[in-house]
Amino acid sequence: MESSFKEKIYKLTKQIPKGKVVTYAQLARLAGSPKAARVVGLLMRNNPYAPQVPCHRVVGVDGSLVGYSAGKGTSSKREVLKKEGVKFKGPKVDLSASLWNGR
DNA sequence: ATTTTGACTTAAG
DNA sequence: GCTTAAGCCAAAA
Repeated sequence: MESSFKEKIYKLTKQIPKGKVVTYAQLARLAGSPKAARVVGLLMRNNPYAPQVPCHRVVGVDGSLVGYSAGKGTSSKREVLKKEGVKFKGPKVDLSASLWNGR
């Protein structure tokens, strides 16, 4: 099993419980490099672990639907998260209620 | 080993 | 809310 930065990201992303979201910066921090939020996005776009890695549960630092290339992009992402049980605060995710703390 | 790039973030217009 | 600019980081070529 490889032990690179991305491996940690995938592992953490897989652990995101349903109805919760996490920010790119948060994942980067949990992986050991708080400034590598961009890399997290890159790995999500690659998404080598396919449906196993719920990349749609990864949002911007503000709960904004950043990224997502599938469907209608951020628009479809918002619908998916809402179905998962994530609370929404207008156009953004309600981080105060649905932000995954990494545990 | 060097360069390019990008699903980030923050600041400013 | 969107775009531009700069900073930071790791992967891919």
